Amino acid sequence: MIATAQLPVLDLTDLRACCAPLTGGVIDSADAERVATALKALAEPTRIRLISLIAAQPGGEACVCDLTDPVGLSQPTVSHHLKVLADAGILTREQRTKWAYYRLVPGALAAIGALLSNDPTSRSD
Amino acid sequence: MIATAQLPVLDLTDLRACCAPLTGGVIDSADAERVATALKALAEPTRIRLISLIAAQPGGEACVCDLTDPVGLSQPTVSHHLKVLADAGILTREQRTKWAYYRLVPGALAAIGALLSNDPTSRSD
DNA sequence: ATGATGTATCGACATCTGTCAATTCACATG
DNA sequence: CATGTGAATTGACAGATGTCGATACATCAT
Repeated sequence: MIATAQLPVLDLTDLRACCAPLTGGVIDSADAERVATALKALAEPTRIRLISLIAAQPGGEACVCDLTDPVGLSQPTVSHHLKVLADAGILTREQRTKWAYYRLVPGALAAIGALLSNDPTSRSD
Repeated sequence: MIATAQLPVLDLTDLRACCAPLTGGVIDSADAERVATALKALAEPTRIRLISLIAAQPGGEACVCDLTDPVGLSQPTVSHHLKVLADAGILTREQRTKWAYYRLVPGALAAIGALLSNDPTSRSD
């Protein structure tokens, strides 16, 4: 089968190296693109809910079947959002028997958050 | 003239109260929408560059004319992006004589970053 | 094998979004 | 008042995105 552009899963820690904090200097177009790509993965209400639902799950993991009802969307749509988050390096996917279990990548959210924290303009308060 | 939905500028500090960290509990649809709205404003490469350009400016402020050349886009497009960032509560706009000066809202980026930091999964390293 | 169940992919569609040219608005100055 | 300059708005358009139904794939049970 032709490879369907299997994204190699982004390493979000790279973003800290290049761009944290955003206000630390002028960011070139290529880095801005990478930062925006990471943020785009998060900038969707359903995906925000999915992240919080997975984190709240006992064991910190959830299968697709655990998530469709809470978010109130179809199974294909939920699978799509989970794929977006996994491709962005925010979630991992692990197939166990019939179920696909998703969990947060440790430190991934913090790496994105580090771009926005350590903000010089926040030292004034 | 009918009010053109003049957004009252979001207060990003509210997000800390409701949703930081994202992984602290299940987030309801309304809050997820607000979080996503804030992140959407940032999730665009040109806007990332505009933020870093403004922050790098001496005095921490810039007019539209300072920004069009560095980002290489038309004046209307730059104005559009600045409006998106201002409506999201990330930038302020101040008209002085003929020029409109934009600057970062102190702590705004940090407030968004706080949603993603303090992430329990990042304590393991 | 056959069937059942969980998940991913595909195709289609409506909506959203980034961009620009053209225009309008705001302000200052001759 | 007329003119020039900086910025915002409008209208249009191409491309991206969220959603679903239908379908294909994967794994288990019978």
